Amino acid sequence: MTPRILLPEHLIRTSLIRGITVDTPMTNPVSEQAFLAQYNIHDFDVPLTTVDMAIFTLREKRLEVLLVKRAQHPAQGKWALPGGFIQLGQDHSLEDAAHRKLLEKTGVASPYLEQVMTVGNAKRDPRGWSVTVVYFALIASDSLRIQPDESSEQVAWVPVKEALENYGLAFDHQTLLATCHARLKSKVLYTALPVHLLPDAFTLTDLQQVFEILLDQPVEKKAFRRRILDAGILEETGGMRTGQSRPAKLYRVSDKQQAHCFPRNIEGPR
Amino acid sequence: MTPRILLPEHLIRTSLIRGITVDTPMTNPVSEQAFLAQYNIHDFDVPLTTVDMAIFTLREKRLEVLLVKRAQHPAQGKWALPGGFIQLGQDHSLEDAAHRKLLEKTGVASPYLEQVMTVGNAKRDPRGWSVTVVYFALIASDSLRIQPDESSEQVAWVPVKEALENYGLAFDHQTLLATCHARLKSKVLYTALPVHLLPDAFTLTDLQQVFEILLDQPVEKKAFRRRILDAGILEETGGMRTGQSRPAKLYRVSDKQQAHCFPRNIEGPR
DNA sequence: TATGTTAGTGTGATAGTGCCACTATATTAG
DNA sequence: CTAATATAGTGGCACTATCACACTAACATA
Repeated sequence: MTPRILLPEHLIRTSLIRGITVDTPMTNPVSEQAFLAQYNIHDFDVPLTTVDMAIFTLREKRLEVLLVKRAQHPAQGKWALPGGFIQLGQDHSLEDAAHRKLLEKTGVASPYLEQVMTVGNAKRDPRGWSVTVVYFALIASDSLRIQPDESSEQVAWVPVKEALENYGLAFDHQTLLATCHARLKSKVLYTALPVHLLPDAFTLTDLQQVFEILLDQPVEKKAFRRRILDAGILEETGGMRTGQSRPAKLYRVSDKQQAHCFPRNIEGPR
Repeated sequence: MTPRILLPEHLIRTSLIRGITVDTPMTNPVSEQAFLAQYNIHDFDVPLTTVDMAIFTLREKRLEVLLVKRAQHPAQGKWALPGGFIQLGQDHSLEDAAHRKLLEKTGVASPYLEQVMTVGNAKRDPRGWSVTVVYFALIASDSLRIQPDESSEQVAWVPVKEALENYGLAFDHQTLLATCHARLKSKVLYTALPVHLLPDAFTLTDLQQVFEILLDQPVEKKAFRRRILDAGILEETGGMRTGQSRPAKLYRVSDKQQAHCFPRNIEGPR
């Protein structure tokens, strides 16, 4: 039952601070400056820390997620959520790291981005104790341009159902993806999150269809329109979309930062 | 504008894997075993990783949070949320680490524990790039026994309002606490979370009072009772609480793991 | 037995939703 | 030009969980 090579015992160092004696805590005579000068993070055992993302988009009336085929060990050749280490010199924050990953993979600069959870334990990565901070992003498929990564990894949009069922994702990424998907679906019940899967201008029918795809069940037209319009989160662009029939008003999100929460869940058919 | 001593430039190492050449990704000839044998986490720059907790309880009809006076640098002498490094050899997972912290500080073994968020950036800790995974816990005040920590830190229960306003918490802990508090308050609108702040057996009036404290506004009795009872998350213990007046039925939570979500928010007075 | 106090209920109003038939306005076929 | 088709958008009632508040119930104590 020790399937993986972990860090050898002798590499597990203590977490006590080397060279500093703490006699009576509150009268520690060492100044903070002196303390920090002596402090070296490499004296400690720290977990691996990564950022992973579930990047969702809508293509051909299906919810799809971006997967990456791992070019390197571990889990070489397996599909995985895009992600990787934080670049301490470059990323100012976790969100920075997530934005960077997203830009690298999709060319999208300002998506909807939400932190979902952080998973950390000794077993999830064969390299040792590892922590991953997981985000999900929503982007409009019209805004993305897949570009062959400089690391020339294989990248693909995969329907979420398939990714969960048939892709044998690396590490615990199936669980991570399932959690992201569950979070997305649950938020559809009481927010207007799906607007972020649409282009800047869209019709109410477009939006309703997105809800129906995400909820995987029909949504009643009138109730839906009332709910969305009364919330005051959209504004008319002034334009109309013409087609084979009566033209439809185009809307845009009035404040992309604002995340409206409805006081009730969508109930669905009774 | 460089107020703190950070890691000297020469300590910032590259994130490339030493001694392994990746020529064509998918035909990497090194086996996973060989890869892992060569892998040493100390070759990389990794952030500091900690777990911090907002441990809430109810004392004298106020919501209070556990604070710890820091015995060591950095931020020595300041009040902070309890937390600390993950013990890689001991904690199997982040939740383990959180449970350990909680047990150390309060003696409570099985509280309600929820991950709130993870904050990571280069500035929040003077020791360098750091990540903290933040949890909140709810415990019943009757179940806790504060024990002087072995590190003999000063520990105190502080009303949340005071902690946020007058305590000048260490690092970014004021923000962390504020976010935990906001999360708790928002979940009170659509869950029965406050049951975890009560002892095993309680009356509906007890529970209503907790809601009123957390929401900071009155709650209508009949509507509240129907809401809670119809949800089917409580069961009668069979016992009654007697007092100066009509005895009240005692209830317990029927399934502590189950987190019921109501289809509507508590609306409060109109 | 009366009174105070808290537990618990009966019942109508309110508001956001579901439901469904209806009208409105465009394109396209004849 | 007219009718058919198709989708956009509305009117209006039903439903349900809530709010509101007055009421009854049960116990302790004087």
